Amino acid sequence: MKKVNPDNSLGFILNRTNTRMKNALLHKFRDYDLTPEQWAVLNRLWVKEGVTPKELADLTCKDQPTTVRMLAKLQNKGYITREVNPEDSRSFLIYLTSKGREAKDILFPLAFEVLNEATRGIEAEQLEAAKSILNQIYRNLESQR
Amino acid sequence: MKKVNPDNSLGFILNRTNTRMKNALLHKFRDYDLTPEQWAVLNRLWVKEGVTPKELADLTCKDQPTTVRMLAKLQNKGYITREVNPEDSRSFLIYLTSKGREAKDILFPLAFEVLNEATRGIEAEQLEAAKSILNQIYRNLESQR
DNA sequence: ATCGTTCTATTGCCAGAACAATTATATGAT
DNA sequence: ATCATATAATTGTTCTGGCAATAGAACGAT
Repeated sequence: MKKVNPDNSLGFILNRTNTRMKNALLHKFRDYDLTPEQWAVLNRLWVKEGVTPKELADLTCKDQPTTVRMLAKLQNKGYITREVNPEDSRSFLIYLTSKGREAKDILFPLAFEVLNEATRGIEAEQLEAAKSILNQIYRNLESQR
Repeated sequence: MKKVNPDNSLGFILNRTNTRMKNALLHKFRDYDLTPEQWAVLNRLWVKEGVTPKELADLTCKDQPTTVRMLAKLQNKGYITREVNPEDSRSFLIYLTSKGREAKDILFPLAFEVLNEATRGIEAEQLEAAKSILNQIYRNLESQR
């Protein structure tokens, strides 16, 4: 029988590191009542506004229901608004409020702190290599969805 | 203003790869009504039985409430049983049922298939290096909990 | 123009996960 | 032995996230 150590399995390592990263961000953002996932949506809007929920779902790699519910929360908190989509009345376009735009200047440095802490003592090259491997794994599992 | 691309951020890459890996496992296990997280608990029990919920929580890096609820589900499905803990009547000891033990022979190959698919075309050395980086990140964030 | 298909947003349901709080037991100091 | 403290299991609440299903709008073929 092959000897197996769960502590060294890819899935376990991946999941526990991801969880800790999310929690670190969660705590950093606690004062602003934002979760890492909500922040991820804002991240996309800081790059480009006026996108549909569907596009945001694709950008953030979540399904539509999850995205829709997160948008509702962000709207309740006053970070975003929705406008009619002149090209398709099934959907609408998401825009940042002034609060949503201003949040960038606060949240960016906080996220940066977490990133710095997370990657302390890791060479930039090694980090990029690791990210590349993760992306390869992501693409490899494309067909398994 | 610094140019930022969310697609290249560590958190995003980590999260989306982890999600896809979990989903791949979820689909592989679908016929057996087991989630990747429940499988992770069984993984620990296949190495060592007779552990407390608290110990299992530590081993799987989940908090106690999450672990307790997962154990309830595994027990309902007939994979595990609980015995009194002679050393501490606050807790109890978790054991596998025969169904739980037999599941190993079915689930292991399935998980192995996913792992193979996930790491296709990736050198063993590179994979180990990436895991090492992930573990470093995990340790770096120890203090942020 | 109409009908069937496709697509978008949405709701319902369930599992995982974090945190807070509660209960019961164990432990340590006195 | 007693009392305060610590620990284990548990419950409640909230958010994320997957899948299924639905309503409504768009679109394509005829």
